Amino acid sequence: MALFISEQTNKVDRKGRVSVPAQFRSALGEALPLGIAAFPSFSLQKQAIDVWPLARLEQLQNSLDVNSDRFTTGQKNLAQLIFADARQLSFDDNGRVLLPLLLLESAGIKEEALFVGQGRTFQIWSPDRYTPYKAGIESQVSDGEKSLSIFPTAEVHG
Amino acid sequence: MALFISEQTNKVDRKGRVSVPAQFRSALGEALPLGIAAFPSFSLQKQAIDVWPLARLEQLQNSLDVNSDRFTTGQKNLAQLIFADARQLSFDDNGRVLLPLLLLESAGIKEEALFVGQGRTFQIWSPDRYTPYKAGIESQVSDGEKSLSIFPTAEVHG
DNA sequence: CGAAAACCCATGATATCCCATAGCATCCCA
DNA sequence: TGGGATGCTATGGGATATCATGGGTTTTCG
Repeated sequence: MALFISEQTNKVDRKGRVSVPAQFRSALGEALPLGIAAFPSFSLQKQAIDVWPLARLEQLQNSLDVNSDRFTTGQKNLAQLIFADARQLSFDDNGRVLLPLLLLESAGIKEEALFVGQGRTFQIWSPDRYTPYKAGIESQVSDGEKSLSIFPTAEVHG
Repeated sequence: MALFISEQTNKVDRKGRVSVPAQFRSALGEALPLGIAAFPSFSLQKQAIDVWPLARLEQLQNSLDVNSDRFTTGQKNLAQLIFADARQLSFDDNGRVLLPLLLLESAGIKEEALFVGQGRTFQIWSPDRYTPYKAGIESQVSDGEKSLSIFPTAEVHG
C-alpha cells in the first residue's frame, strides 16, 4: 500500500458525494474495493475527519483479539469508540464516496472538502478550519527541529 | 466475516420487529441464514443487548472444550449464563429480527433501537441509555491515548 | 380456538448505478 | 516544437435499486 501524500480540495455535491483524489485511490491499490473507514478525528478533538483504509481497522481488531493485554484501558475504549463512530464508505464507479451528514457536520464541511495526506491515513477538512490549524502546527516546529532523522525500524507485518 | 462498524438507530414496530442495519447483515455474509445470538450484556451490567454471530458461540464452546483449564471459574460461570440467557434470532425476508420482550425490557428499549458496531460483535441500546454511557467512555480516554497510530501491530499475520 | 410468529406485499426515502460533459494533462506524430 | 488527438479526472443529473417501515394474511403451536 502506497502512502497518502499531498493536499487537494474537491467539491461536495448536493447529494453529499465527493471525489476522493485519484492519487489517494491509486494509493489504496487492491484495497480500493474494500473501501475506507471515516470517523471524527479524536486526536484533533473531532475538528476533522480521519480516514483509514478498511484493512487498517481489521488490523486493529486482529491486534485486539490477540494482544489485548498490551492495550491500555483507554486504548481499548478508544477502539470501541472508533468502531462505533466509523462509517464504512465505498467508492462508486467515478471514485466518489458519499459522506454521511453526521461526519460532514462534525467536521464543519459544506461545499468543499480538503483532503490531506498523512502517510498511512488521510484526513478530510473544511478548508476554513484547516488554514488556522496548519498555521498553528507550523509555528510549533522550532528551528532546531526543521530536519528529520530516520530511525531503524523493527519488522512490522501487514 | 467483515467487521461490525458504525451506529444506526432503527424503529421497533408494534410487533417487536427491528431492521438490522444492512451493513451489519452484509458483514455477517454467509453466516446470515444462521442468524444471531442476543443476550443482556454482562460486561455492561445488562444495560444493553450484546449480539454475536452464532458461529462465535460455537467458537466459545469449542474453546471451553479444548482449553477449559485456561478459563477461571468465574469465566466458566459467565459462559453458562450466556448460553442460558442468549436467544437465537433469525432474519425475515426484509432483514428484520423479532426482539423478545425479555431482552427489550432488560435493555430499556421502547420505540427505537440503537445498533452499535463493536468489531466482531455489536450491541443494541436504548438511545436514552447510550448517550451518557458513551460520554463516560470518551472521558476515560486520555489525550495521550487519542492516537492509535501506535497500536500494537507486531506479530499479526494475515 | 386463539395468540404469536412467520410470511407476503406495498411504499417513501435514500443510496447506488449509469451516462454525459467540461477541463486538464499527456501522448503522439509530423 | 507545435498542435491536434486521446484519456483521465472531477462534477452534474436522471434512472434504478435498496433499505427501512407499516400493514395484512397465513401458518404454527399451545
